Amino acid sequence: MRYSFQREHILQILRNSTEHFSVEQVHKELLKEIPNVSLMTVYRNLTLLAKKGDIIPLHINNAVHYCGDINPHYHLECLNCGEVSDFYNSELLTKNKFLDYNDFSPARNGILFRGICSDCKEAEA
Amino acid sequence: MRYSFQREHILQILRNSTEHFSVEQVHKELLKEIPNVSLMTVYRNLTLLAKKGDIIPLHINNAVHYCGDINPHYHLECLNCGEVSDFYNSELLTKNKFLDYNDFSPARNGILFRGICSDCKEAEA
DNA sequence: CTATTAAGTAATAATATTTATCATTAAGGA
DNA sequence: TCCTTAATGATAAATATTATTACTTAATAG
Repeated sequence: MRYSFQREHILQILRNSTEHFSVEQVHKELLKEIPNVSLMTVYRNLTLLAKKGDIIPLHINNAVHYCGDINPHYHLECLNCGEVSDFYNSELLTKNKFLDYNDFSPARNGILFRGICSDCKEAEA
Repeated sequence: MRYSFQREHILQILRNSTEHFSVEQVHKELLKEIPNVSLMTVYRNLTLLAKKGDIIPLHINNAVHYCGDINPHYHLECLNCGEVSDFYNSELLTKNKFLDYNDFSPARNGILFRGICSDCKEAEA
């Protein structure tokens, strides 16, 4: 994999934010730094970075968003509204460390819990 | 939520299979039983069933697929090829039972582990 | 057992998201 | 510096999902 100016900037945009940007949002940010960068380049590099494990892909309302936070954490996804929030839990790492995933190699921050968020629960009640 | 013939059949299609069908695939199966059912109906009901927690939505290569297996299990998703496989592990349930999810209510089968599958690891080597 | 009414459906159209193609550009080693 | 090839940009195309609206049907009450 050859160095690319564009890819480096894309990674930095995600690293410097705690938000979960969509592809469009990353593109919009990137345009501020690289005037005529194409959307295709953003798609290509985000996919590559996710496969490398440098960023975490999240599905929010049928569109991919990316998390660039390198601190050990997980995600909580609401099945009702689609919102994804960060979930910091140091216990979890040690708890699941020695699970047998039968030849599957879990990513460091790759655990996603899905359920109903507090906002949606309140709205129902 | 009112009873619907179409929704009942959609649920049964997923219950009677161990596969993770896409919306198109569910629609195709449903057409065998209900000749001119619309794709929109399939989308609407799958979304509803997923929100109720009766089926599990999975993202496979940028399209939603659904799992109708009611046995307690989780999923392993490959960040490289996108394949999602079932993960049966009774330990896990008890291990994470008392985690504090800060007001988030995890679904029974809602844990997804993301990483690299054995096939993709072999292919690299 | 009808009549009511509100949720659900079918058909179509529109939108959003992602991928493919290909000529051009630019890393990075020889 | 030159050469090879990965990476890009621009455009087009495919795919997936959502919106709209008139019609149908399940639940409810008279």
